[in-house]
Amino acid sequence: MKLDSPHPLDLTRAASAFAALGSEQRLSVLRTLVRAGPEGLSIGELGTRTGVTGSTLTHHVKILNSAGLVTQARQGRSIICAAVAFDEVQELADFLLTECCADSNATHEDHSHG
Amino acid sequence: MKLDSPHPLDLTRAASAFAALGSEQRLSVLRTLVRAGPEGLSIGELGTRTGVTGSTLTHHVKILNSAGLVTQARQGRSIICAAVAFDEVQELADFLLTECCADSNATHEDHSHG
DNA sequence: CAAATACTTCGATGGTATTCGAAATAATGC
DNA sequence: GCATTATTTCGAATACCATCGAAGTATTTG
Repeated sequence: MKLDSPHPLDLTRAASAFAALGSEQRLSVLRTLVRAGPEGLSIGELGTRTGVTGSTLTHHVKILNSAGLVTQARQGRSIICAAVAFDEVQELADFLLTECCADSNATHEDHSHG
Repeated sequence: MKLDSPHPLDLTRAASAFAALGSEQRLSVLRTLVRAGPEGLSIGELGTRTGVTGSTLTHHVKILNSAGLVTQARQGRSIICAAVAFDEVQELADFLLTECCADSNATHEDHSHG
């Protein structure tokens, strides 16, 4: 079933989420986190797996976090990162398919007729 | 079930497509084109509708074109732009849902693919 | 060819992103 | 408190992106 989101993506939010995904390194980080599952990974381990380390990784993770795609939580000396609940990503996919493919299979004759 | 795409998105292509979407103006341009349907719009008309004109619009359309999201074709004195066949966008959405939500859970049951 | 229209290229300018390394903060153990 | 480990902040260098306007190219018309 299709719920109406309480906060549908507007252009601004969508653009900023897409921008967060628009970096090969960040996409790689996100994918690594998703594959790591809900347990997440420490920044250090994430760096080891993606080849991005130190302040650069901090920077990218912060961007993914701001975009609502990744969470961070301290655990001991480490910061554990995890991909967010997937609603956010689902929403992005929906944005692509509805906003940008609105009439791919449903003919909506939108004549500005007035 | 899941079809194998003949040319699956790799990280590089996906990141560059997302980067193309990661601009409010470009997202707006793309949406305007999608809503205009397969007939497309001239650059001039596109400018009128989106508020982006001249060399700036040329620039953005070129980026969308490079990302494989928009086509351009000369028709008389005008250049007609149109959103691409939606496979490309569908693929992007799939990328989000499979690469980035591979093992999320059951929250997204089959959503699609006609 | 000249003029008009539609768009693009070029060059400059200002802004934002990426990356790095050194120093700073946070947590743990002695 | 001091050392160790883990991550972040800061500052600076560099690269990339967005925007503008003027000049250039392509197309149609006379």
